[in-house]
Amino acid sequence: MPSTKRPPSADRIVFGSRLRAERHRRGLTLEDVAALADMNWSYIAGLERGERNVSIDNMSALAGALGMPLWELLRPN
Amino acid sequence: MPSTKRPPSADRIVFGSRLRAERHRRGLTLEDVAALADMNWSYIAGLERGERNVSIDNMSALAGALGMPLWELLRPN
DNA sequence: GTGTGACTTCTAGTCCGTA
DNA sequence: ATACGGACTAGAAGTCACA
Repeated sequence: MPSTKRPPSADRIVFGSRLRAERHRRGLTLEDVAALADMNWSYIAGLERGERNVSIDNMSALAGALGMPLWELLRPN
Repeated sequence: MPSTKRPPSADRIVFGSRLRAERHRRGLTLEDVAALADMNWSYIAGLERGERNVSIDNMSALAGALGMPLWELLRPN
C-alpha cells in the first residue's frame, strides 16, 4: 500500500548540481542568483541539493539568471 | 496592484510543442504516453498546449517514455 | 554566505464528466 | 483519440529562524 509514488528523477539531481557548478563558475553567491532570478536564496539552495521537484518556469528563470538556455543547463557534462 | 507574478516561460511552450512533435513522430497517442509515464492523459494534453507549469520529475518521466534525454526534449529545433 | 527543518499558501496534478 | 471544464488533493512555491 505504500505509495507507488515516483522517486526523485535523476534529472533533478543533474539540474541541481549543474546549477551549482555554473553558479560557482561565474563566482556568484546564492544571494546573487536569488536577486537575478527574483527568488529566495534558501529555496535555490534546496534546488541545488536536489531536494525539491522544481517547475519548468522556475528552472527557466534560473537558467536566464545564469545567461544560458535551459536545455544546456540540463545536459550532463 | 497588479501581480508581480512571473509570466509563463518560453521554455514551457518549447517543452509542450516538442513533446507533441516527438509523440507524433513515434505514432503514439496521449493514452499511450500516459500509460508509459504513469500519468493522466488529459493532464499531458494540457502540457502539450503549454497550459501547465510542469515539474522536473514529470518532465523526466515523459522524456523517458519517449526514450530520449530531457535536455534534448527541451532543446528547440 | 550557506544548510536545513518547519511552516503556510497556492497550484500542479488527478479524476470525473461532457462533447 | 482529443479537448475542455469542475472539483478535489497532493505537493510545489515561497518564507523564516537558527545553526
